Amino acid sequence: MNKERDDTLASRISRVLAERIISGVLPPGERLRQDHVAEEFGASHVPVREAFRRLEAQGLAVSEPRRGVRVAAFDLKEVREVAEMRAALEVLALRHAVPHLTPAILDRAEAATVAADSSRDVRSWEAANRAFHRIILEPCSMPRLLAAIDDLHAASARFLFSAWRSSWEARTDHDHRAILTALRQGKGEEAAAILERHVGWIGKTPVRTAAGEVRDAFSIIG
Amino acid sequence: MNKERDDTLASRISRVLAERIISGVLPPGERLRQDHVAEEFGASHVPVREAFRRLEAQGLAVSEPRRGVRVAAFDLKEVREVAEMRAALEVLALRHAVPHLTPAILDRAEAATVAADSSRDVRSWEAANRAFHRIILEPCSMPRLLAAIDDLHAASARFLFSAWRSSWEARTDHDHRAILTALRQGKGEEAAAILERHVGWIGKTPVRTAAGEVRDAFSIIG
DNA sequence: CGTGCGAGAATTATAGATAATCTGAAAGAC
DNA sequence: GTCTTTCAGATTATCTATAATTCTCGCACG
Repeated sequence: MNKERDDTLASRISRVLAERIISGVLPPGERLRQDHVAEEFGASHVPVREAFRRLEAQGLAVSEPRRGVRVAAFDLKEVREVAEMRAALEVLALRHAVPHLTPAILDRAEAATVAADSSRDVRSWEAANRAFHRIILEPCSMPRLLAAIDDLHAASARFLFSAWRSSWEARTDHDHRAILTALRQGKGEEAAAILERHVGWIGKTPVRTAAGEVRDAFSIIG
Repeated sequence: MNKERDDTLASRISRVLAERIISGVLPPGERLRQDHVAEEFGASHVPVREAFRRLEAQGLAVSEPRRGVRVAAFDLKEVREVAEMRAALEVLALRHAVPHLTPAILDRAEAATVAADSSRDVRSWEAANRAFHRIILEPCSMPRLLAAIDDLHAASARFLFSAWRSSWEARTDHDHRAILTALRQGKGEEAAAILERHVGWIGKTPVRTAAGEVRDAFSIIG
């Protein structure tokens, strides 16, 4: 009855709030009042405060001493920052993961890509996209690095959801497929290069590509 | 009278504990009992718990639900992980900082290097070394990135202090000087390359260099 | 020698007290 | 008349005190 016995009330609250912040239910700048949150969860304010601390560490909330906690704001500049951090860290993770990648793992990654391409809404696309990245990076076995990447993915998703208010249309992620192809051929460095460009694109302002075509809006996927 | 009006008891406790963990006063695996800590600071356990959450987010402590929190253990594998993350992120930060570097900033960085070279003990060497990195990276103006790097520096310092129990001897940091020289000549990419190698060395096991000499112990500086 | 019970200790949570901040209106200065 | 300052009331964050689960560990018992 008691949910998972193996996690604390504070961590459950922080997960729910994180989910709301990322999905945009709680907009940037919104105040998080501990008593209200506590009441909603039928808890007291102590675990709520602990949840706030975790959100703060994840960069999802900002706290001014004695003035309360607010949902963190973000601008294009921070989106770029997160994108470049992701690019740098995911490349690092992939390089370490490559020696441990098996055909079975790559098959799972391909399944995630297929799921992403056939998604009917942003939420499921984001989940599948995140799964793809997780699957190919996890074998690096670097917990601290993976945790950092997870937090960055949360920030990315937040931006994605905020920008993509309209309907979602299915699309094929050529980058993901190119990464998988390179990995299957043992071309680790080539895969890393594609990944770096793929992730680094997020938030880029309109730019003329080598082929001469112009991207009409900044990219919000990766 | 009330110290800084602009910080909370919890954050003060977390700073003190972080300092103790990094310096090794609190050894890896040591239990952190909230009641004891609370008593020491003349506080109750609530701010202590919040401090624990922050330490957890910084990777300095690990918490098992309902079983308490311990000072995080670390092995050579994690040292390498931190070193590579630092290398990746510091290179990124430096690339963005380069356009904003001024002669005045480089002079301050050089002063930090001089201070490091003339340090009589590990503590002051570490502080000066950290200052050097901070000074040349700060102009990137990427707060999230800089915060991440700070946490990684804390982890690095922890390893340094744990490995270097013996006396400290002054040494000249040629890498730092080479980085400064490159930056003064406007060779940003060269500086980045040196920085990457410099930081990435930390925790490397004995290896034969191109010149044929053998490093007798893994490197613990950077 | 392994298993289960029970006392003690520690973590987690609640409720209440304290102190700081914000709001808004009234009093005073220019 | 407008702007600034000041002060009460209400709201909220922060911390203390206390209660209730949960875990640990020693020791008896099968």
